Amino acid sequence: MRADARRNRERILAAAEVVFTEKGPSASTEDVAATAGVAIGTVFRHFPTKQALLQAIMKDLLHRLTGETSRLATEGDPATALFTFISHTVEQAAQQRGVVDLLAESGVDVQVAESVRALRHGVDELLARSRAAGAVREDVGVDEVIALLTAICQGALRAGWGRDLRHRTVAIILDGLRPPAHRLASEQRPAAQ
Amino acid sequence: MRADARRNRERILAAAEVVFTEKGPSASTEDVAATAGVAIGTVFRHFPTKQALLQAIMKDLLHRLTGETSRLATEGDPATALFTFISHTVEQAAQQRGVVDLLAESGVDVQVAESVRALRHGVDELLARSRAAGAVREDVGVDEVIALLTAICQGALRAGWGRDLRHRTVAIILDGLRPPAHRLASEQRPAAQ
Amino acid sequence: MRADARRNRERILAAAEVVFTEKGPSASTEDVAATAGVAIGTVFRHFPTKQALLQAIMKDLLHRLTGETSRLATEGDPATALFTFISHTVEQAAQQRGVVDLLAESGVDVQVAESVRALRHGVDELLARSRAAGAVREDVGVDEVIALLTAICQGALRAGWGRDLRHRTVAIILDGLRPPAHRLASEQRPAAQ
Amino acid sequence: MRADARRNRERILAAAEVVFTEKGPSASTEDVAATAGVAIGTVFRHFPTKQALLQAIMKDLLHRLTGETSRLATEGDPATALFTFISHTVEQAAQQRGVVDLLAESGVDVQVAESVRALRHGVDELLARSRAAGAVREDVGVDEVIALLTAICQGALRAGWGRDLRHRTVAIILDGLRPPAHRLASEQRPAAQ
DNA sequence: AATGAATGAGAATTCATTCAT
DNA sequence: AATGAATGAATTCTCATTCAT
Repeated sequence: MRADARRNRERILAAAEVVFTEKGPSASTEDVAATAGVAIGTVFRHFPTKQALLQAIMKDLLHRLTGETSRLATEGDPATALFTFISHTVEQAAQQRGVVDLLAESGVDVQVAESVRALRHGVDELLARSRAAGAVREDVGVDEVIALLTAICQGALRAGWGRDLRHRTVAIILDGLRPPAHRLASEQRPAAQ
Repeated sequence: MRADARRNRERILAAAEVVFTEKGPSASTEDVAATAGVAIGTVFRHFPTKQALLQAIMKDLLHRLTGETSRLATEGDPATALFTFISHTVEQAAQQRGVVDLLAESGVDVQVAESVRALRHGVDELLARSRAAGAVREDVGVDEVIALLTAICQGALRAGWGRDLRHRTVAIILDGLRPPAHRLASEQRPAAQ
Repeated sequence: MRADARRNRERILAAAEVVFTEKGPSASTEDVAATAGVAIGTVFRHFPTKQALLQAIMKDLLHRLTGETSRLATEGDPATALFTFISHTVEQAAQQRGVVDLLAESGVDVQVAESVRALRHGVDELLARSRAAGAVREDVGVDEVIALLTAICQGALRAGWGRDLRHRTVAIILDGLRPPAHRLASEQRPAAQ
Repeated sequence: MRADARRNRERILAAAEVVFTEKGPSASTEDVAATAGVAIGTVFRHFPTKQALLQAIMKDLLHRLTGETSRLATEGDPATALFTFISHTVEQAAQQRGVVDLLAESGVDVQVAESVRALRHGVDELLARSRAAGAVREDVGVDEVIALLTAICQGALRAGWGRDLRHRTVAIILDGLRPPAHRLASEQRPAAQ
């Protein structure tokens, strides 16, 4: 691929994230093209279908998240790595409405399945370490963690939760994951508004 | 309003719930009309805009939920009423894809604000009672509860969580709401699959 | 169907015949709409697909032709009915470029198959009578007749044969269909230009 | 022109014949390029327009046919040369859908006029010889012959006539060209299926 | 009030053609 | 000369909404 082509591909992906974040997944491809400063044909040359474009964004996102799980797994404190990951992700999501929309919306077909698997694997590792460190209940599985994470990200975005609400909501969930002995006392929780 | 007009209004609302539940919020108004067995013009006579139709469904849903909070507030065990409400709602949501989609999708503008307020009030009451009974932490507010409820409903629908995953996810949240002394031991939680 | 709807349907069909006749089957649906004096949506309401529109025209044409076979079978001279039919059809075709284009072009699928069968039946009847009258060779079948007819119509249209050429070409074919005893002498044939 | 340029020109022409034969004249130029194994720009460097490419193919075809007329004129039996030519051409056409499509489709404008003239000349020669040998009626002209040939080729292709139907159809036409004394008896004609 | 036909502004996608590399 | 990326007009089809019957 030529240099200019790759550059355009990046610009389109970036534009798509912005546009879909602002207007939801039903924003038009035309809009993405305009934002990227390219002609509509260029978008379709790089992503032959709107679906393909959406999936590309998803893959990107999933890849970035998976990257963070690896980083935390090696560098972070095992006891808190999972909690950090969840908190970070929710915060980031707050800036990425459309992307997460897609995560749910569009048929998460074979194309992205692999990326999803990769992320699941990364989260599972964090979970295992936290469990080993006694920071997470024994009876909690990856599926619940990912389910909660997804749900909270969606909620944060769609309903446009503010920072405070986000923090308090996440706090409740993190506490729900902890074994009784590790639960936070009231004064350690984010204060209600 | 004539009797047959009122009857049509009901049929349209019912049809809309079915159609949007099955096909998501981008299902066409024509589809709703066909399901309701009326002509497209009739739908627009009752609901001047697709948005208006969506909002009407939301109001309906919110109204029903608010009704359940009242019922539980008077009849239920104060200690468990809130938890019952959350569990029930999530289960119901699993059968109502489109409706909850809308809850998020369409800007929850002025039109439904009042219904939302009513629900919030109902939930607040349940929360107060649960708190008074010592079943919920002191530092948990209505906003978090509603936020979590919404997020979980969305997640359950969009991602199509199965019954088990739903239960385990809800269990984590409920535990996060409990004061340390009331937390459930592992064996009281739904078992992982 | 309402009166105005039926009127529009007719106008669209008529416009489509004109447009496709002039510009070939790749003329745009938009063009048909403009010629018919309706909005594009109206065309698609009546014919949900471009294919459907093309097929509707074909059916119309086939139906008209079948009608002529019936008329000739009852009213015409058995000895010449088939020849009259062929000559007439070719002449008409000369005014109907696009229509015949379609006859070939677009997948003659199930939709039109029945109409084709009807025409085949009508032609078969004419052929049987001519054969019985000794005006057509015993070894000629319907398939050849229809094949020749189609081919000549196409040729006449596409290549824009003039009247004379059309007549002389048809004359050769008709002679090919005759038993030796009935062949026309030179002076009975259309003169070369 | 460079050697590799000439080689590319040939490859493009060959690819175009294949592609248009398989997918009809509306096949994309990209498709031709891909089949030829060159970039799209190269196609347009050699043929500045899709039309130009189509015309080039036509010229090629016409040239080959003209070649066959010459061969038959010198080598063949004068009495049957024309008939052989017609039969051969129809058979070949059956393998060349797209090409003949084009023959009709694209306005046979000035560009190819010369090639057409050449073919006409060749056919005329065959016709003259057959006439001289008494194998073709005196009142048949080149135009009719070419008209019939074109029509049958088109028909054979578009409608996808099978071998049998092709033969019987051609037989009728050839008989129509013969003077009465030379007509074939039933048993000499291809049998109906 | 109900009907359902008409409208027309998009939306996704294709493709001939141009042009920078 | 070749490459292949970019362009953008055109095309088919959808759907919310209006309006004549």
